[in-house]
Amino acid sequence: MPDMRPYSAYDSDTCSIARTLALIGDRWTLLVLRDVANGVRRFDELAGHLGIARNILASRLARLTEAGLVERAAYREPGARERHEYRLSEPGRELMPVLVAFMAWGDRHLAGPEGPPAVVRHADCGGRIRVSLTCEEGHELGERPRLRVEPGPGSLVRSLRTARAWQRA
Amino acid sequence: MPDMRPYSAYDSDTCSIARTLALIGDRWTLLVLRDVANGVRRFDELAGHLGIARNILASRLARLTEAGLVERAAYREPGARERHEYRLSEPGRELMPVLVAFMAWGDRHLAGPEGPPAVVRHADCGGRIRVSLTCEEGHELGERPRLRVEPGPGSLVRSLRTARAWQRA
DNA sequence: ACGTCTGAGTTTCTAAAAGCAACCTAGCAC
DNA sequence: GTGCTAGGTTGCTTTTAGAAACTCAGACGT
Repeated sequence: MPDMRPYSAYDSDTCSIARTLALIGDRWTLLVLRDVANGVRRFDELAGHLGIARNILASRLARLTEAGLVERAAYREPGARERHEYRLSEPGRELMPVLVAFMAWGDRHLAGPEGPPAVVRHADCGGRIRVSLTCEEGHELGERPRLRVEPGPGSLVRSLRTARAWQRA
Repeated sequence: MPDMRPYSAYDSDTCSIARTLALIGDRWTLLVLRDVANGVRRFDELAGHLGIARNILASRLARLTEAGLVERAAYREPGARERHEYRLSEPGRELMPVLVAFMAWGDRHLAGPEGPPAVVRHADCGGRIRVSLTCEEGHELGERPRLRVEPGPGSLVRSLRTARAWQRA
């Protein structure tokens, strides 16, 4: 288990968001993951590209490695000593929808008049990628999804007040 | 424009993630949005439910309101004075895919053996909600999406080195 | 053998945010 | 007026981030 910060919300996590944020919800971690996903794999390259302090980068990479989101792989360029690079592991790659959802929202609401700074395409066909919510009945939910959140099997909801607040959603 | 913190990555934002994170990428904001989305609408209720310090909650709500993610609406209960509550605005509701993607990842990788603490359903049909990446050619991308990120119209990519790193993705 | 270079971090110290608790305030009930 | 309550502020302490200097190990030229 990685070094979780003491989110009080984590203890009574009513959905899995607080515990996910405890792992990747700080100023830099998602940006590090984005860069690693995009092939920026080496320490100095990450530090230079992101403008992150080196100690912070080191600690973020350590946390991500420990949590299994990122793998530290040895490699050796000819005539150089052995070095390490960082790559997304399987759980890390599964964060792609999160990154793409962030990007899509930012493109829509924060991009300047020039348009989005980057576009994501399907590597196989070149088509632009969209994030969508679908329900298991096959309905595609649009921009204004009507959602209902209810306690699941691992629910920690205890107080009536909280439960009522949740139901009022 | 909201009070953006000085992410150096924001200045050279290669996709829209850094600027989105500058707005909602701190310890609490997404949790606040989650609770507001779930019908926890009042200051004290939010403070109690999240365990967030009141000054931090106040500043996060101010930022979200200013950025237009959340609306502050007056209401009055009989025999009480006018009060305010917070609701998601349209841009705020469009963050749902982000929240659901976070949740899905956490359910998969961080939930205990009891299962996920909450499930999201389609309010209309009751079906469980999933986040998926689709490309405009209609391909549904699975768990291991093969993505390519390329500079868009608003790209700020300047240095060859960075551009190369992006292409190597 | 010696000094230097380079990538990948540590260490140390300073600045900025977050956390906590106590305090303030407006409007209503009494 | 006094008290109560939702909704914050203020002031002080602890945590976290940042900048820059330092370390370390192996390659390399001389």
